[in-house]
Amino acid sequence: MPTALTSIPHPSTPLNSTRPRNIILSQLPADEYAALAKHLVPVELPLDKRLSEPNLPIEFIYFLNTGLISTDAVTLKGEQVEVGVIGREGFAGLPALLDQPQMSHSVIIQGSGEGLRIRSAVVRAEFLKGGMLQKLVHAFAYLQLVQIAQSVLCNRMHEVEARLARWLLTSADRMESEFLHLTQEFLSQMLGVQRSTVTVAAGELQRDGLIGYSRGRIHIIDRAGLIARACECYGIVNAPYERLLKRGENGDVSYVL
Amino acid sequence: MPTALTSIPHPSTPLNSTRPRNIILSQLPADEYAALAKHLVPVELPLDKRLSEPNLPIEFIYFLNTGLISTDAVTLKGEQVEVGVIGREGFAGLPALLDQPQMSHSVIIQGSGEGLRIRSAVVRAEFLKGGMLQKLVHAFAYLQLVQIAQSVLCNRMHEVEARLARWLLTSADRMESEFLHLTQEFLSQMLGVQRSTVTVAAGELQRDGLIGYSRGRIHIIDRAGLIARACECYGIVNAPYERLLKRGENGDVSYVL
DNA sequence: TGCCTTGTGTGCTGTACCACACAGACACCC
DNA sequence: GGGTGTCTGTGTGGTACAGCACACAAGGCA
Repeated sequence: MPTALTSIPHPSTPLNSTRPRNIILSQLPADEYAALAKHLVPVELPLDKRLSEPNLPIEFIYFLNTGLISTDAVTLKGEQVEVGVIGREGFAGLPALLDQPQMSHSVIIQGSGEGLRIRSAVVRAEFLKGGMLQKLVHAFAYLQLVQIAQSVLCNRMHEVEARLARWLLTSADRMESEFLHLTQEFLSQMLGVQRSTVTVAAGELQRDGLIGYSRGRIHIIDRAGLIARACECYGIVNAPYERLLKRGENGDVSYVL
Repeated sequence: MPTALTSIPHPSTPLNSTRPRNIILSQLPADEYAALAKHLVPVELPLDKRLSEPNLPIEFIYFLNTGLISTDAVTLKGEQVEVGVIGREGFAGLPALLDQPQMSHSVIIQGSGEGLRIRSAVVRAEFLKGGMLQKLVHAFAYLQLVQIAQSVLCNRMHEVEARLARWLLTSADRMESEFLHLTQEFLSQMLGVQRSTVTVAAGELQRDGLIGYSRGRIHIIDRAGLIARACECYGIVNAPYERLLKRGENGDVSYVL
């Protein structure tokens, strides 16, 4: 039961060379895309780059072409837990479209890649016109909502090993790659546990041949086995992603609305 | 630091007798309200009434006038944790407006009251027109997002007593009442802990004179003291509520957009 | 009046995880 | 080569809960 997005190598050039790989941007009708295109600025998104800080205004929206974004809830004390991941099916800066300038979130690049930056006001204006962009944003927002809500339960009920397996699978799905760059230190922040606890849990998964890792490079070896070790939250969240994101005959992925 | 919505007794009749107490409905311009009004059906919302079941289509949207809605994430195993509460600032059925028929959530009445039921397709059609309703829904969605995301962190990092205090305060805020009807059994499901763990935590809060309770009737006695015992998640989530929901000169509450 | 359901108090053992400490292993740089 | 920083493995003790059992008390209903 691999996901619709899995194990597909990044094409060196987009199938439609005039459009970004970002699924939302690629799916806009010509007129809507044109309204945004002149404001889109290509940006490199290196590992650990911070796209927005907690409680600061969201000036830009970032559409991902490749890579992975992590959004984390934080407290003043420095406590931090990942609440969701975003790949090329979406963008960073959703609160800005809801006319809310800020959020107590830290948004950070968890998998290096590249994307397109644009002033949030520009996207917001287009979003409010109610065309395809609005539909796509709503679908993406729904996916975020499902993901975050399930994480509430997961963080309460499920143990570290199952949560670790779940996040590895989810990150790989959104990255569309079985190779991730995540140190145990980073994973411990994602999961909200001690680093040494990650060592133990990851060690178990490695010992059983499900993953390989070394100094921050993680490789998913046995996806089916990993799914078996993950909590059911993986399947619950994955189902709407599979339902909404389909790979077409030309091989590219698009939202099914 | 009580909230803007606290300690105001329910008026026996709405200030504007032609409009429901629900904040979204009350704030719509006449034409938008008229489009919905003929489809609104008054409903009693008794304790424990289920408004929607996990993974079933969302047929109706429920606008609250009084009372409290609890949304809970669930798993197939029967694990359950509350992810958010909704009062008269909002409604149950947000995913339906995002064109997504279902969600793995259980939506249940946590404080008895009454409201207005309406076919979700009707609201959706009006929502997509992009008027005031859309603005209000977006603001409400943002509040939900903040609440849920913070709960991800809270469930991971904070201990039971602090979480209990937080939920009691939040529920009271949304209910606009210092009296709640919540058994320890119910609280244990909200918090995702053992019932006996709630007994201990609630006992501490009662012993210190912050709350009183007896057989399901909870009374917040010392709100400031309770805030001090709650984790900072209460303040983090409460801040946007206070920013967005203001009490006007006529005494009623409205969104500030 | 007694029964029965619902709500609450308490004690016990088990364990997943924290907090901290430290040591080994690998990678990059001079 | 040696030095230094980063990443990972492991141990020790402590704690907040889980999980279970049971006793009791308050109110609804016969």
